[in-house]
Amino acid sequence: MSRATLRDVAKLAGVSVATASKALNGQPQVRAETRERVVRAAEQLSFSPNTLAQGLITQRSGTVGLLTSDLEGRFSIPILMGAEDAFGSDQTSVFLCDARGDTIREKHHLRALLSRRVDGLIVVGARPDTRPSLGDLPVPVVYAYAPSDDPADLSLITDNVGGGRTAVDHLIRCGRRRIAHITGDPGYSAAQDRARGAVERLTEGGLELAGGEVWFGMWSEAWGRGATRMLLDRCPEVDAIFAGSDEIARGVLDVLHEERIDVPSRVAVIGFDNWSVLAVNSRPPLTTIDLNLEHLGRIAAQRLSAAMEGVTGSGVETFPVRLITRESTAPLR
Amino acid sequence: MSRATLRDVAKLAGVSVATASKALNGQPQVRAETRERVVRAAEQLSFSPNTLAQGLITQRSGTVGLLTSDLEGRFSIPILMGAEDAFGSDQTSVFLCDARGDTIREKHHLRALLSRRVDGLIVVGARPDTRPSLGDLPVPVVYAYAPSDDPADLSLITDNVGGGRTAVDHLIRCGRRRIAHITGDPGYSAAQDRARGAVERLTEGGLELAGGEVWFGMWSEAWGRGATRMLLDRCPEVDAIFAGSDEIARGVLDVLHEERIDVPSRVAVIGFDNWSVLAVNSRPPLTTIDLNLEHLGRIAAQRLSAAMEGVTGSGVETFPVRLITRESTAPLR
DNA sequence: CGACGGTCCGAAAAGGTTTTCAAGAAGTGA
DNA sequence: TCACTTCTTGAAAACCTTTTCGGACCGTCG
Repeated sequence: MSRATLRDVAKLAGVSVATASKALNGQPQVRAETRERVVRAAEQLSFSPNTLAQGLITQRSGTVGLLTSDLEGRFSIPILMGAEDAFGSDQTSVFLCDARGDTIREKHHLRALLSRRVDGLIVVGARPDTRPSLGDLPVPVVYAYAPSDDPADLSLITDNVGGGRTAVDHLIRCGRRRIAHITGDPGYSAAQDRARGAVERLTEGGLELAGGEVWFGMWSEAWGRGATRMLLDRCPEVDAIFAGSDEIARGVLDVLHEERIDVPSRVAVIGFDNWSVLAVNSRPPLTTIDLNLEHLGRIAAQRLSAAMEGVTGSGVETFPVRLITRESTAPLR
Repeated sequence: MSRATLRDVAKLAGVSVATASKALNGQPQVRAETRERVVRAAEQLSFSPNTLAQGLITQRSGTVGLLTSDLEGRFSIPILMGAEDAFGSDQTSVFLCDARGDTIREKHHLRALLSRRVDGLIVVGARPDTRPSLGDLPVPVVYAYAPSDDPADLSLITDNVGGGRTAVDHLIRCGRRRIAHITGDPGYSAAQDRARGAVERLTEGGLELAGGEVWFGMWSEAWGRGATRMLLDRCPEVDAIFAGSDEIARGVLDVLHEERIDVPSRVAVIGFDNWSVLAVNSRPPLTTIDLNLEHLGRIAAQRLSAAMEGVTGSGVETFPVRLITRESTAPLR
């Protein structure tokens, strides 16, 4: 199967390339009968227009780049899917490039993307901390998940403070009063922000953290287990644990189970991330906070489209997270 | 920041576009001094060649498509990374398109890819079962992970039979003799193949399956737990369990732990997939089988490059998996 | 019957690059 | 001095499509 060009189509239909082009693109100045003939010729040759040539002339490649540093693709993939959805079938495709946290690889990919004349760029960080701006580029850029350090750029991020707040709010509504928070690496703004939101909501409810402080540590099940043991030691009357990630939550559940402490009747547990392989399969299934990354991806695509039309934005926009209720939390009887 | 064309560079360097092109592309027929001048001009204008125009003329877009149906990206991502590695910086980028298991979306993406004039296509299935061929396309295609049903296509798959064999071999070398196999949905060839490999190796060692049969079920932790309970009931003297996936293995470990059966001293457990969030964080860390998907991606890229040069292959090639030893298996004292 | 307006079509330019080929300059040997 | 290479360079064609603009044709009106 080889490739037919517009010229071949035109010849077969007995018209000029110009008319063929107009016929295929729905331009009005072509007789219905002629158009019909061209369309049939195109089908017969299974003609598919050369996007490169189109791009050359329209100065639009119909392509955007998605530059990520998140190797496992845990955050990038939902964002990618959201973006693809938003661009829809309206002839823009997404180039995914993974820099794997390597600055020089990022530069390399950036050059490749630019020389492919992408119409825009979505930059996704590996963690929600501020990242260096790419600077002044010939195409619009939107930063997603991790904000740019340049306020002139447009950044779209998830609301981690709100997430912490939502988690604790849910626990309070379940009637819990002695709520602890075990979370990951304090060097992550995600950890700090979630903790801050949690404490804010507790304070509003006139409550204090069970255990007296936030238990920072690592983003791992092992830390979840260790911290839970220490917590139970120091504060055995705890009735809810807010874990900073689903991984940590798994560790928490594990120790609770081991200690024959029932979840959720005695202690409620809530996670963060809605990483389904962890959250759905746990015992019991984990109530958690979903970052709504697909939505973030859709918005990023929309903002990018807008910027491509000339209406550019800047600053940091924050998007709400979503509570996913499963069985690891329930009202206290 | 706008875009300089080769014309601008040529003008600034005081040469024709033809010479500028040759200078930048390392063609020999240009004086060193002239080349130097052109290169400096290009740098000064931060010129980056328009790949679309290049592709138009060379009939090479420097682009390959990676068409996947694996939404979570669990298999696609390592394959993508391997492919990117293999193509290296030699100016080919990878377009990732996720059809999400939807045939019409697949068709759509295929058309988009083709009209973007990709030089080749890697098709990644969501599961290792045979999938329908894309048929005769104007570019070379290699199927990875899931083989095409057309033997004229080239398919690259992982060796699930060998994987089952390797897992059981390892357990036997650890001195285990009463080995059970709990695995997922029997409708998956992956489940069948791994089981077959396991049984083959057992037979060679003069052994039979503990529990009398393969425990087929689902690819979930819950099934891992349920099956383990039944297994312990029916065959309490079991000394090793080969789980068909890391998820199932997690369920197995969970019940073993609950029953105070020590791993690995009394029962050894081996998983499958090396899905690190599950395997590394488990208690104890899980010995498992790695599918070597990055390698598969690299090979796919190489085969595709070869096919683009005209040396095309066909048939199904099988690639070996790799044993990852962690702490859930150990020699019997 | 001539002018005019509308409809449909095609020639040609444009977009940015690579490549071929010819031409000019400079050097070599006779 | 002439014929002939060898080095450099540039003009132009090519890749495929879109778009502009002018031309051909037909019917209508005065």
